[in-house]
Amino acid sequence: MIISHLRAFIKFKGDSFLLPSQNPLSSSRFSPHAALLASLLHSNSFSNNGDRPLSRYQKVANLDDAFNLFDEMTQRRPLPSVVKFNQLLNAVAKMNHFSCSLDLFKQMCLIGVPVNEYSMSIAIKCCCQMSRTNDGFALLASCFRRAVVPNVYIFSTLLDGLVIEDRILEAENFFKKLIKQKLCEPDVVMYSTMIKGLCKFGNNDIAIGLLRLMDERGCKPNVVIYSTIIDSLCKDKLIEDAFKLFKEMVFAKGIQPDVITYNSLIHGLCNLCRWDEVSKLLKEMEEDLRISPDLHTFSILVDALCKEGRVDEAEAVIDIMVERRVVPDIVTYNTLIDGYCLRGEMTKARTLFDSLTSKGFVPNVVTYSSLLNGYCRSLKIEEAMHLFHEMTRKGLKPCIVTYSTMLQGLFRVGRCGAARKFFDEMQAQGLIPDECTYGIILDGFCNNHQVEEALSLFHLVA
DNA sequence: TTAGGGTTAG
Repeated sequence: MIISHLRAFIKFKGDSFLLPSQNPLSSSRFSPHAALLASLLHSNSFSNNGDRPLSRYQKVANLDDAFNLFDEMTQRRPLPSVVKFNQLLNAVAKMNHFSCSLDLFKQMCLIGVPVNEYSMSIAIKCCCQMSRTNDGFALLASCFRRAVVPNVYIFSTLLDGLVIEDRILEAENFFKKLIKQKLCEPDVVMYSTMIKGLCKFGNNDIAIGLLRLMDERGCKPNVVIYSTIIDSLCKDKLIEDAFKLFKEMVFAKGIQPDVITYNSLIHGLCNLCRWDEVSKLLKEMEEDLRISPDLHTFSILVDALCKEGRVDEAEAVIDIMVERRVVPDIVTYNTLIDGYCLRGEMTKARTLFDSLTSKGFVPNVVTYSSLLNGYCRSLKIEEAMHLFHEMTRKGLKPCIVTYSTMLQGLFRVGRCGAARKFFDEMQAQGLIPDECTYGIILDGFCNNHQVEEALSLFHLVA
């Protein structure tokens, strides 16, 4: 159903000058809902946002270029404006080199560049993205010394840092304090950050309450806010509530959904195996709204089909992706490898794994863990061990899932001693066992008639 | 001229 729908749409795209209702492949006529959706979409989609060409400071391609440019800037007299420094700082942060960006910020301060609220917010974001939100707050304190007045950008970034670190109570208190003490008026981004935090901790109802409140306070919710809550409801399998909110967003509020909104809904339906509705939604987004599925959409479909054991169809989806010039990424391939592994098709999994390099991909910790899991499930523990050592040799750091997978495999073949060693090694690496790890260990010892060992571990935990 | 939020894999 999904495959045939996606195939049909390739042909449909070829005739895209036709209105959906005129297209012979479109099974239903344009519904009033679809017409409204389409009018919403087309009314805003061609606005010019006035993009300027990027400056040389924003265009740096790699770290070396960034450092060279920074050095050159610091030699100039007079010094370039803080704007140029900020652009470079941000470009480095965008490359996910947060620590380097922070170093550049510190150097800016040392050489006397008059840093402003833009520089501060970039530096604070770097701290937060590295889970060093406390350092971000230290920078906030330094704003006062530097005569920089913190604004809603800076506060939102810090709030997001608390959410990233799962410090939800502190996030809530910080948010309330900002409002109560009138330190800033929250805008749509700050509300969305708070709502994301609430959703992350399962407080969907409070998140919806905040959505109502922001509206009452005159801050209009947008597609990001709605999509955040819709996604959370979908993840909690509250799909009817998600669709209710989706309809409210589109029909009552006149906010157009985008591909991210649809991806969340499609994912939610996939998790419930409601395939007919997945097809319907794909059709609606493509034919009525002209929103093309993207890499995420395809990865969600590939993953869902693999989990259902429908690996052949998952392969077909990847073929369709390629035909539509959506380039699969490592996530797509990891999903497929996992699909083969779950079906015990280790030769296929291995062949795909081995072909990744020639496709231009570097296997990551998830790729290795998936393949390891396949070997462990097939009781090919030596192959799993070999792969484990290969990944560490290549400089990949096994994570808690990798270790847990190995532990499960070792217990399956009765190698409790080796499992214990892995468990100790894992802790020596600074990895903290999670509930899943303990479950595997307890099961493993018990199934191998070493209840005492299991109990001793349990007492250790308790 | 420069800064903040939502979707995918083990």
